[in-house]
Amino acid sequence: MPELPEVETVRRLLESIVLGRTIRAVRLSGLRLRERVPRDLPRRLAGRRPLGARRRGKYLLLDLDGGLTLLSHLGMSGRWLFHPRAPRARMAHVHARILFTDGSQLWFQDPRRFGLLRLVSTERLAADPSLAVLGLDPVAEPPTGPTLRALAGGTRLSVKGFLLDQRRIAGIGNIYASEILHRAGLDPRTRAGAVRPASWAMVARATRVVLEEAIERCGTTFSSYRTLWNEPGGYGDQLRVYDRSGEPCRACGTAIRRIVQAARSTFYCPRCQSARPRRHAGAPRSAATARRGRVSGPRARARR
DNA sequence: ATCCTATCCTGTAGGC
DNA sequence: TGCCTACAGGATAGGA
Repeated sequence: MPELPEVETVRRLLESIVLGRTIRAVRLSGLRLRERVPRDLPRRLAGRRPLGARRRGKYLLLDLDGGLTLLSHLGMSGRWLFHPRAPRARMAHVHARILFTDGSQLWFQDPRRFGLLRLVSTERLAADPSLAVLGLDPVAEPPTGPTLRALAGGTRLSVKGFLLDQRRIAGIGNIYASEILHRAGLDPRTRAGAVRPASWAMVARATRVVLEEAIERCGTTFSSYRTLWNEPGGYGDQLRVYDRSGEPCRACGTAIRRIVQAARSTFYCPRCQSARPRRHAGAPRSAATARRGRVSGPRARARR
């Protein structure tokens, strides 16, 4: 679930929380995540002080003194949750609890267990197999049209598939891919290798704007994402197409359509994102079309 | 080489 | 109400 803006939000909060604290102990659930959580994690983390938190694509890097980095990925449903004091109530699906010497705790919770916790030598971080394959980070290096065009090369991949390919651009997921393409006025089914330079410039601009605005609003809470403080993100009511199947396009009023690409939902406006984009005045945005601050899952999904 | 499908998991919405 | 099915923000091994 969490894409770059959500992970970046977590990174900032994580860094502000961990600096100045010392790890006293770590407790593990013993359950397997995307891969097995190293059993010696408690022994290797005890006594260490976090030095900072970095992000690479959707991966979080918590640097610790002594040359170790705790690599984590939130998968679809992972969360880092901070508790200033030890909570009394039990919480399901907590796989790791980092206990600090001041009594506060940092929990990794992940119901679907697609997340990842891995301990890596900070020195050899670049060689980590998960990080080594990642492409350009669109926040660290905001892309330009020519950059994207070069990354696409002559691929037959759809432009939606291109945006989702972490080896080319790292951090964009299913929500923001649809949002970016709507902003760029580009049909998600267009072959990336055939996108014109002028359209690449639009995609590059849309990528920068959408990610920047989403980070500003602490990400999108679709169903389960929460910040470190267990608060939902605020970008949900800015979404133009994602999960809005059948609802009017905020720009032209045409019903938003849902299609399936590579077994994943894509949402787009058939008018604003047609092969030959038309100019339109833009329908006024009524209160009825303004998105409610919904935080539940998708409903009324269009079948086939 | 490139691209697509199935798979790992649990929670939940929606149909009946 | 409850049971059942389909789908959910991701990554990736393996097959075509």
